[in-house]
Amino acid sequence: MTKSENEERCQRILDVAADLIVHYGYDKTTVSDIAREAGISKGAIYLHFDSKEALFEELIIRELQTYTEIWLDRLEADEAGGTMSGLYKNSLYAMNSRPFMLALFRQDARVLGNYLRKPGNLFQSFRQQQAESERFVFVKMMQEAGAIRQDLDAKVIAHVMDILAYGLVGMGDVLPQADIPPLEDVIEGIAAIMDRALTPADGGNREAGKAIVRQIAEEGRQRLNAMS
Amino acid sequence: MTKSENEERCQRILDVAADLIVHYGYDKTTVSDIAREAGISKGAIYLHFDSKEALFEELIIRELQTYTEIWLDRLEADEAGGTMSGLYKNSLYAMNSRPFMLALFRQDARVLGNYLRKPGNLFQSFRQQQAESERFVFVKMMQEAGAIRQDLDAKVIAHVMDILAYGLVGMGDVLPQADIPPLEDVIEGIAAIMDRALTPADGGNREAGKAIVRQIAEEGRQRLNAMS
DNA sequence: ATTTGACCAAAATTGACAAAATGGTCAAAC
DNA sequence: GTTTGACCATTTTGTCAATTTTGGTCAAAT
Repeated sequence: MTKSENEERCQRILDVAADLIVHYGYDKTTVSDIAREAGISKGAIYLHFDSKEALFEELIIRELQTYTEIWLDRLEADEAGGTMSGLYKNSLYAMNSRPFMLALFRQDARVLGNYLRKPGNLFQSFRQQQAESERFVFVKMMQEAGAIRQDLDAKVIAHVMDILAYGLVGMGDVLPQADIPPLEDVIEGIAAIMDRALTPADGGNREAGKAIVRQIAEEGRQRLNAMS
Repeated sequence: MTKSENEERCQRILDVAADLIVHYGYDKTTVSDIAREAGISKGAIYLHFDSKEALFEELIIRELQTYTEIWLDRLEADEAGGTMSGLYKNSLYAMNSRPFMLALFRQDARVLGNYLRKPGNLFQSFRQQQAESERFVFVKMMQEAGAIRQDLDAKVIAHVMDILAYGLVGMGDVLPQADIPPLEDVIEGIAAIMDRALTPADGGNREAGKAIVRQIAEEGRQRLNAMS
């Protein structure tokens, strides 16, 4: 088997696993299920992954990568991607296009199941290293460059952005679907609101803002490579 | 026993029940627990309430009333209470001052326990009658009066406000407390952001806006009375 | 006229055990 | 060199009776 064939199958296993786990959850998805759905034997799974847990963690890593890729791709394709709300908006779109990513972001106990209880799992690791919020750094930089208003605390702005992302994702559990406007409308609305609230009266330093967005995107790209 | 003594004790039972239920949840809080904590016998509980379930439902009703009262009181005391963000902000403060209200809003399964599974419970009733969102009507009126910008869909604005309230309340489960700015800062930030995003360029029709806020507050007051 | 707490039926919990399912391995087949 | 699927040790799930707890009642005490 060539290297690329091997890689391809590895991806198919992860694809199948993602589908099954999103639907049935980590606990109810057995290795045999994954093998059957991928059209190979159970033993073959263990040629690619050390354990069910390791498979799941690779799936998480890959999902973070895929999410980041989609986000960056959207950012490049979006002519308004150079703004702060463009960056934010496209991250929301990217996240909402991936059901498993949504489950990760929500730390959905139904999907993640027992994995959450395992000591030293990826969520605990993330939580430990990510002491300084991603978004906070970005907001701070934008403020210092004069690209967004400076009369609100950067930590608060960043946290409100987190709240919006979290609420956007979690609201479906509480409200009947019929009462929720189309996803695109809501994301565009959120972006418009944040744009208006944070753009300085004089329009702000747009070029400096774009430079920072580029830098953040570049860091995202590097983090993406570092993960592999 | 005078009528007022009776009423007073009834309130104490509900106070105690709220504390215990917020802490231990509906299932793990027994009627005996409530009686002991309230300093009366178990039988006495049943002189005031038909059943544990009835007690719980009265507690929910009272909590909604108390929340509304706090909200309206804050609104009156707030010199900027006549604005749209003032109305919103004070509802967030009111809600966050009541732990049991937070559990209700989140429909916290750990606190509400088995009650959620009971057919015909209050949540199902609420959901049925509250087809049109409270906030949507308010936003729509404000737009029609020219008190807030009209270039965003009222349903979307209302939903973003819901998202913010939901995210504000639910974020604590996902983020370590240390990474969350003080509640007051966040609420003030949210209010400032919504204010800036929704105030028309010319400042808008402030008087009409205040009239609508008064009307909404008045409706809240009537709903409050209707509940008793 | 109130309030109580012993009391009861119904429901929930526990523990010991059996049965089934699962993650993981490896000799045999390809 | 790959892949498989029967196989095994462990974990999970299911069962069921014994025990405890719980919501609710009511005759007796206050």
